[in-house]
Amino acid sequence: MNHRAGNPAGLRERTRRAVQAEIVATAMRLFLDHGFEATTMEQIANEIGISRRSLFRYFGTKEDIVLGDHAEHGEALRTALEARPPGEPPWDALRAALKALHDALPYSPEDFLRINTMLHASPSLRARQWEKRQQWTDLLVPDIVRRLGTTTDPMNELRARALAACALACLEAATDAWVRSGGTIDMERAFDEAVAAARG
Amino acid sequence: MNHRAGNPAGLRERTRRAVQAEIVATAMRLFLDHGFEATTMEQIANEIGISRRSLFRYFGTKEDIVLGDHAEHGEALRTALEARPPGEPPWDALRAALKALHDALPYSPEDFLRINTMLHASPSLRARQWEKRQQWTDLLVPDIVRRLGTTTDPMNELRARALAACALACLEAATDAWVRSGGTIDMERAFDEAVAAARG
DNA sequence: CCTAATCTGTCACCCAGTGCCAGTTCCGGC
DNA sequence: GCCGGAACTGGCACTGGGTGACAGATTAGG
Repeated sequence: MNHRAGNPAGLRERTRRAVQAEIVATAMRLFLDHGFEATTMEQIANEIGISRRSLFRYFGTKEDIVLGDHAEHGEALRTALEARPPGEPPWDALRAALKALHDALPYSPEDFLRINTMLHASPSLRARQWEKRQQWTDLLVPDIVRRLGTTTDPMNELRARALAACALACLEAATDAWVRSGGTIDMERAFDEAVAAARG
Repeated sequence: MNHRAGNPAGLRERTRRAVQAEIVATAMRLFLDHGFEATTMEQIANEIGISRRSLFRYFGTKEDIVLGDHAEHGEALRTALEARPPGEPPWDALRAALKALHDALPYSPEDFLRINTMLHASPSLRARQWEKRQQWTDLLVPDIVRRLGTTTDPMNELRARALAACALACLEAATDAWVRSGGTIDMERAFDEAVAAARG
């Protein structure tokens, strides 16, 4: 057991979290200063004072340093969606869940803008982000199917997937416009405009 | 000038096309047999009898061997969309353009299924495909903006982007369902179902 | 305090992708 | 037919992300 109070976990876990946080902070600084692709894993490792190999043990890929939270965000989104009233139409529930996720993000507006600007600039990073968001749809599909009606139509999964994919596409279109405007427009409004346009 | 008849171009161009076709054929065979990631560029080069370096001169990336046509398809899609009557609503025009593109594909249904099954199995390949399809939206946006109304609302680009992205998302959802069914369901119908679900 | 699990750095790999150089092949003009 | 420039080829060395294996240090827990 722990001898000192206030330590929620062992030394191992604590140092691991600390190193992890330092990696993210240092890497982000380098990414924002010199660009994502121009920054090598070796530079990051040297800057912190650990070996390249150890860096890869903390983050399996370079993209994970930026997108590491994305899997957790998917879980949070699923939870938020499932917390919505069962009778609520899919689009309304998705909108509310996405808003809840966005409000729960730990980033300041400035940091969020910087990160998304970087994402906007690096194609490989965007591709990976989309890859991770694809997994979000898998998480959301069951709940959306439930909202789609009681009939066990085999087409319902296709419908749910399309719905989730379109919601995410609208989110990205809105984020994109927000980044392009330098963070001046209202993202919530942009999302609603995107959805309205898509639904005709 | 050419001395022999029936040669639309010089020897250089002809051999280049021939080698290119052989690379695609050989690589596809290896990809389908052993998987995309498990097949190395060196194996492909050796199988054909050219150097690894030359292989990279024909296809800048491994993914391009599979997705090389994607840029041209984007152009074809843009042309098909612009060929639609100016007054036609965006969704109808997009649907017709996508159908025209799909009908114009040079693949047999079996080959098309195989390629998409491979795409379905390889995350990195899918990510790259999405990256290329993102460029499709850029191509389609001007025409969609035109269909959106005469008002020069600055939000119109956002709306057009969202519309294009949702159409592509529905296309992917439909393709996905089609692959999962082993090519048994009707893709056109699947696409319509996806769009109907997304539009509520 | 002692052992087993876990972390660390080092080294040696693999593979995709690129720049450079030298030799070869094709093309257009004379 | 020949000749010079342009394009293609293979070989080599190199960068950079990512992985497996090994030995030494550190921690957790009895």
